[in-house]
Amino acid sequence: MLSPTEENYLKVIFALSSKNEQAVHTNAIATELNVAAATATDMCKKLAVKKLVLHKKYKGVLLTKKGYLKACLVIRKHRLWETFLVEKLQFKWDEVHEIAEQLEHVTSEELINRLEVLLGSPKTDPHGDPIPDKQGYLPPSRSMPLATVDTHDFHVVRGVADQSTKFLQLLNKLNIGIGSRIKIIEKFDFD
Amino acid sequence: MLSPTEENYLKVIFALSSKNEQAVHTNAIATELNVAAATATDMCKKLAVKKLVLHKKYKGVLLTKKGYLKACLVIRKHRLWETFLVEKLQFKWDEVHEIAEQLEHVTSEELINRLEVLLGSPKTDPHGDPIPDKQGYLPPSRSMPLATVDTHDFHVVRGVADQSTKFLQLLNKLNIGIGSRIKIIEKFDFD
DNA sequence: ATTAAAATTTAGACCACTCTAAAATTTTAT
DNA sequence: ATAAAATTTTAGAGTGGTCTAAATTTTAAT
Repeated sequence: MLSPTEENYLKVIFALSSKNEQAVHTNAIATELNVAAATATDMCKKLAVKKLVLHKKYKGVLLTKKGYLKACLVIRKHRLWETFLVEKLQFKWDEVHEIAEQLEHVTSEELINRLEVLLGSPKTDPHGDPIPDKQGYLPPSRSMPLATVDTHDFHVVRGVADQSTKFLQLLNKLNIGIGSRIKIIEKFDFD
Repeated sequence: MLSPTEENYLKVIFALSSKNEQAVHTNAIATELNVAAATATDMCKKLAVKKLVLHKKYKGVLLTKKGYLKACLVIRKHRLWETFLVEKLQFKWDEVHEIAEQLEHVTSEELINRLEVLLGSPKTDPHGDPIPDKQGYLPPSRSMPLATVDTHDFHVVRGVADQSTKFLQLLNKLNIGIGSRIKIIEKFDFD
């Protein structure tokens, strides 16, 4: 059984490695989790003992198959709870992350499977991210980052990479949501 | 803010003191939580520092007003989640306790208040126990223990004191649920 | 290629929660 | 009323997760 802390590390390692395809540096993990670098190193060593990650000294960590599966199952729980909060409790998409961070650590497979049924087995969460199935299989998303897209083209918003509360609130104000059709008018360097 | 552990102690102290009206012995707490006696003593001292209980050495603890309120709010969360599990996810009443034990420690007032609305502001949980309101007010239950009741009389089952999974499953087999009308045929000493 | 800067790990410590064993206090029995 | 038994608390220690400071290794700059 994994502790909430261990689950959080796996989740962060998963997120960081899907961006880079490379080994994840312990420092990046530490930054993401707001802990000291030494803390992340310690935890990575522990995860390595449990065969959840491979840890090359000074080089970072990589999820094993086992670690990848565990991470996917946590993400499954997170995204189903987020969907519940928005669909059933009328939360806004920028309000659900923190609450789902807690709910995702409740350990009952039966609970999460029944929740999935209650929600009608949704394929994506409120931010457009795909929801892994019972087996932990995470379908690849068929979308491209906005920055790689041509100016003046039309596109459909499939998901939001930056899920900080502030950014989501900005999109709200601009009336941009999942499924919105948008046209790229001009590209700016950032923000 | 209270840790899950602290919340569990308050809940147990609440339950034990509502049975006895007396100070709760640290040993009783330890037994209930399956920890060593010394552990319970330690924790009671900590709760006393936080003004959640009064601790008289060798005599036990008593909830303060603050501690009582906190306990009620945890119980509110527990009972609303149990109701959710039964009403929305079709769990049986003997399957929900352990899961609710985890869900009750999720800290979001907004979440629990919206959950209450989703459930239609129920007055009691699936075991017939009253659900405290937002302010922590717990309505007194208007029922009497079965053991004090006369043989041959008719009564309505309002709640179940022994909520061990095994006992609830027995009641299921006998087709006894909340609201059932039962007639006392004969009283046995126990079990 | 050597050295300075940056990143990572080790070492030692702390807090919350837990334990066992020993000491203190209260209760019970005679 | 006093000794024996039971309960409770104190003392000392362990674990998980965290920290800071020092040591090590890698990367970048000249």
